[in-house]
Amino acid sequence: MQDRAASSAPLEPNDSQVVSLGDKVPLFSPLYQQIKSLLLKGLEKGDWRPGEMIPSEMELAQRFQVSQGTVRKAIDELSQENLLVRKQGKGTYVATHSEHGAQYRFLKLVANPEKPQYIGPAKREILWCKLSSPSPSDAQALQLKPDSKVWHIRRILSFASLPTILEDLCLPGDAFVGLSAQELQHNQGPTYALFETKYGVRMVRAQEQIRATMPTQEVCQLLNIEPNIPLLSVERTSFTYQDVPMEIRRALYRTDHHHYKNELN
Amino acid sequence: MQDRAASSAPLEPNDSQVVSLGDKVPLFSPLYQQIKSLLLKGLEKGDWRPGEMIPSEMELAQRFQVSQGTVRKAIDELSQENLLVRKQGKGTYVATHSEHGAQYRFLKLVANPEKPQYIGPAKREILWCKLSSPSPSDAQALQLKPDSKVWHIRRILSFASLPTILEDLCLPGDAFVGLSAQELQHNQGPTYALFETKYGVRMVRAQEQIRATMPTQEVCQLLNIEPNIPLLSVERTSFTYQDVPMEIRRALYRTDHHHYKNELN
DNA sequence: CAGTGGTCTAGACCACTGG
DNA sequence: CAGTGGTCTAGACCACTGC
Repeated sequence: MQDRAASSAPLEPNDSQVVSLGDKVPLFSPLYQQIKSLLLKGLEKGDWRPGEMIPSEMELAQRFQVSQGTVRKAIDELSQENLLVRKQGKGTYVATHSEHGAQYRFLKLVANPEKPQYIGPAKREILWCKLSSPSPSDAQALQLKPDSKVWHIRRILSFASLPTILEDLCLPGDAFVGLSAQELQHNQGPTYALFETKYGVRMVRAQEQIRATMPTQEVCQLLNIEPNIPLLSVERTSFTYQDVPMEIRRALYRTDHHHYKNELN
Repeated sequence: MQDRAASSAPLEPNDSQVVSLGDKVPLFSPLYQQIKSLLLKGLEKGDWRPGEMIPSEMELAQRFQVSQGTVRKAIDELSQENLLVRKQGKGTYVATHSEHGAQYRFLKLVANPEKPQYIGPAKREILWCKLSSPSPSDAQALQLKPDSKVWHIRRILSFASLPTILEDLCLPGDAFVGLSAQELQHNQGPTYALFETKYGVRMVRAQEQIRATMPTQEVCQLLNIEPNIPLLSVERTSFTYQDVPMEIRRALYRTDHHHYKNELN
């Protein structure tokens, strides 16, 4: 909090010897950014768990000795980044993949307009779930230490009984001890919600690389398709707080009855 | 501005008979939203053209008889929607597809990491540019009146001498009178920038539907590819102000040397 | 009703830009 | 230097939620 918290004389005209007394703080960022960092740290530490309410703006303002507006701006940014959710008259809550009305936040595949069928809770079939050594590229992408193990999970998602997505997840073993096919199978709602509640891992943002590919023979069998229909290859890297990568997900999407929908701003 | 502008007694405690005196205004939206609408109207009317500076926050505050903070919040939202761009110490400018450092805002195709080659100013080859009747679906998507004509433009974009994108644009003829292949060919920078400067059409947001497809014979010839490599089909609808659709763009992307990159939040 | 987020103000000062 | 956007405050009131 820099000079602010230190020199508890809030309104003197020239108390701004900002330079000399900052020791460890990033040496000059706006107050609301510092508040934001503090809140972020709290979220990361788990001071408030997903779905819970954080303290009111007023309380935070008092706690940090700043005005409501400053806290507000910090919260504004965090809620814009989908880390917090404001609910007027109620409070500000830690965002979660659970709510969203079973909305799959990172899944951009939707049914074609011709046949409107909502994509809702898909049927999931776990093909395998095993702990083994990562490929070099996965190890690098997940920033793993040497000899770390990862979970390899393969599953098929069906919409309206049509096998539509084949995906391979790769998760750092350290962060998901005790994962199992049963758990994944029986979990209702988004898999990312399970990660939150059971393993305390919150995916905050993700990045996808999309290409068109042809299915291998194996893929044809798994998705029950002809070898001549092209698929969308979607490689996703998901990140937790601090931009730490926590999942690699390589998926193949059928796009004859669905499409990947993207909004550009 | 509702009761505000009307009852020029800003600080009386209970001057809030909001109901009875509003006549045409949306009957109760926050002040900053109203300001935002006014600014939007100005942008739409062309009070300030793309790249130009809009009046300072202070001036707008005076003009609308509100405080700086209120104008600020309106501008905040507009700049977050990429309609305005703030430049500290200079002013607030109308966003444009021209600047962005030749950034192609709506083009998400980037080179694969293996071979880092920036995608910059692509080579463009216009195959045709003709005015004709729209397909029913295009006519509907563009909300055209019956018997309207549209421009059909086909072109190939090459990156590093590799024909990579084949795209068909469909533009309402009324809004682009005098368009020609030469103009498109010779235009440097983003095509959307040309639309702004020459035709006063600002694309504000867009929506894409992505699928995997196989090339037709014709496409193989045009892109100089084998018939067995799958392509990304990207159908884009672009919108101007007021969510009016102004372009349909159906493109096929090669994804063997590039990929579609998407950020999820 | 009390408590929460949401809006708005008036005024101060800071940081950056350019002449 | 003057002018711009950026930060911050203290305090007011509104709108919504739930008891």
